[in-house]
Amino acid sequence: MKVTLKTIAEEAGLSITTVSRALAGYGDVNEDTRRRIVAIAQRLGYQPNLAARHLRSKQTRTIGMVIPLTSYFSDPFFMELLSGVGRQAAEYGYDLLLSAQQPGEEELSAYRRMVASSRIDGVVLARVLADDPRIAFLKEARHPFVAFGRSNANDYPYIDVDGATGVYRLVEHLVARGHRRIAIILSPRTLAFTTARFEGYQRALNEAGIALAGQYIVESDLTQEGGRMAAQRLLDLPSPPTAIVACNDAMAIGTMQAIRACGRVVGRDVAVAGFDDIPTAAFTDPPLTTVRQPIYDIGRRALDMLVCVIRQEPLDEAHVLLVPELIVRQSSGAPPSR
Amino acid sequence: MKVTLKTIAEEAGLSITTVSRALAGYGDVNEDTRRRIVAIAQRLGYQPNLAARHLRSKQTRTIGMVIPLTSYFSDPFFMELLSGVGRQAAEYGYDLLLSAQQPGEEELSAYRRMVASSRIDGVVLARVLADDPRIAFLKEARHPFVAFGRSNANDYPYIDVDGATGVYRLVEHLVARGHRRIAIILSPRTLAFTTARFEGYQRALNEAGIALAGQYIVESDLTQEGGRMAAQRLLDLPSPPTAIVACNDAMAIGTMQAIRACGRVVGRDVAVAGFDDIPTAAFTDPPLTTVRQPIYDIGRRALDMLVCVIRQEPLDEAHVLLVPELIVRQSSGAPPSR
DNA sequence: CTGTTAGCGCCTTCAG
DNA sequence: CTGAAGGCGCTAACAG
Repeated sequence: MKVTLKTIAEEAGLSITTVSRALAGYGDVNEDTRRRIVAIAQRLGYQPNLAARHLRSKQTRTIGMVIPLTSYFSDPFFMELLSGVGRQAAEYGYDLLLSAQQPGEEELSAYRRMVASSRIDGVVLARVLADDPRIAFLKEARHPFVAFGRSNANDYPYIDVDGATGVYRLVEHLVARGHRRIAIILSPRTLAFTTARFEGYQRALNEAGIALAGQYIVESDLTQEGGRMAAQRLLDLPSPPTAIVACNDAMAIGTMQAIRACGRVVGRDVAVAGFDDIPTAAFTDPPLTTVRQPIYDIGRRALDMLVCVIRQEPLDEAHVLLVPELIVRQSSGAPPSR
Repeated sequence: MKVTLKTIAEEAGLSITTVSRALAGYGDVNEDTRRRIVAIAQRLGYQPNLAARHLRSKQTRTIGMVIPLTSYFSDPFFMELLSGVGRQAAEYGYDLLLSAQQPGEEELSAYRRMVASSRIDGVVLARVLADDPRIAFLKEARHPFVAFGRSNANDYPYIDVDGATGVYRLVEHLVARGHRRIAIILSPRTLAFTTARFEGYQRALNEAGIALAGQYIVESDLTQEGGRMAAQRLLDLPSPPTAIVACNDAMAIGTMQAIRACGRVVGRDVAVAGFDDIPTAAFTDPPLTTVRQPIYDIGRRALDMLVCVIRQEPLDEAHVLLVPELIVRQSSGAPPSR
């Protein structure tokens, strides 16, 4: 049988209320009765029924995250973010409720369900779209949330990495090594950060006096395989690039595959750079030059912020912008062949 | 304001009961009223309050997992398992409740809380100990669970990988390449799978007519750094091993670091092999020979089993044992130097 | 210091 | 076919 307050109350010959208050540590309970109640609770292994508590208190001490099903598995990015959020949530005594969903309509309705059904106190969301219905919904519902990423309408608490500066430094680095034909594999335009990263690319080329060439600008889907195919197209050009910047590490790894597949050597014949610095990046062959996003820490800080929002405490900074770090490894190693 | 059954009932001029039944799809509601109620619910964006529902129905459609905090971040193993479980949970309409906890007492009490507080319908647990208090607790509480791994008392539903055979094949492979001085870096003895993997090691050496040497058997903590230190000790021996088998990939990667650090070449001077085949394993330099555990699929299947247990349906197989696959890459590449 | 009362939102008898 | 009543387990006034 389940042990409830009632069980304890009967055992102690007291009312449910008193037991509740004693266990909650209220001051207005006789110290002796309190001790007695606690002892019984302990002995019976009492655990409060959280469903009941949530129903009453409208609080769940649970944070929700929706994971898009497609990128779920193959996406170290999400996993790392999740780790950071989960780690910090534990710190505050919060649990994490995960719902894996197909992106799109289902995903949005997962948010709707989570929020309206009082299962969570707040939401962390990632991979912000330029025009994001999830954010629109959460704002409208006035439900606490923090996003990893800015969108067009960014009047909400977020933490983001300055992707423009990140890619700028990356391209600058490649230019310094003598590259002039520098291609970029963009992420989908719908994602908010794509614009920023592209901007960094443009600015760096501009300052180096290199004209933007449409043929060197391609778009893919953030997967390794997508990166491989995009790179293939670039390498098949009559005048192929000597350096390829991918908007994330997974696509950069795919790019390396493509380069090897056509018999060229990464870092010697074609330089490659990524973005994220996922764990694997340090172990690729050759190790990948990239821009480090401290995803794990971002997860932790996002949760810090979210807890403030939930408690309706003022945030010291509602908009955090981190400057990413350039990590130079061997994939951008040698100057271009010519 | 929150939309509840009451809101809809007032709007429709009906009782809460009828609304509830209409929305639940009971047959005993006039088709017209039903339609009208559904329309109102839709218009108002009604979402049932799950806390209330759980309180009533004693069901949560939620699966719980406790993640040990230490190995959380650095552990691709858990992340992959999580992905598989989450993926399949979505299939059944279940959500995932994660609680990150310090291993030990706190971890156990997290299980206690989850179970007794009616927050979840079932539990998936991993990294089974030889003598596992969590399993003892779940069995005693008669709470649905499925484990990834067998323990000493294995009268519970589990799915496991035949680690003995896995390591056996690994060592057999090394022997075939001419190695005789083969060391093993074990995982902690408290973990159930350590015994099995060690057994595979013993059997393979035995069949090859190689005597077991205590100096070649060391133990570490499944982390990369731990692997590095353990390998260091092995390499400092007067007669160091020509091949090192680590009980997981993380330690194998640490081993490669140690080998490089003392100026030797992995795969040429010293062969290295791991266990798991984490995503990074294919990208290490050189790529890591290992034993593939289909962790993602295991997560999915564990969830399939768990759903059966929850529904009190009979399991076709309460004990699943998968035979892992040997993945030969370059880290075990060349025959020993001598 | 303790007990009574009320209700969170939902579902399920049991009567009409 | 519909409604009234009761209760899941907990907490928060409000009295004594």
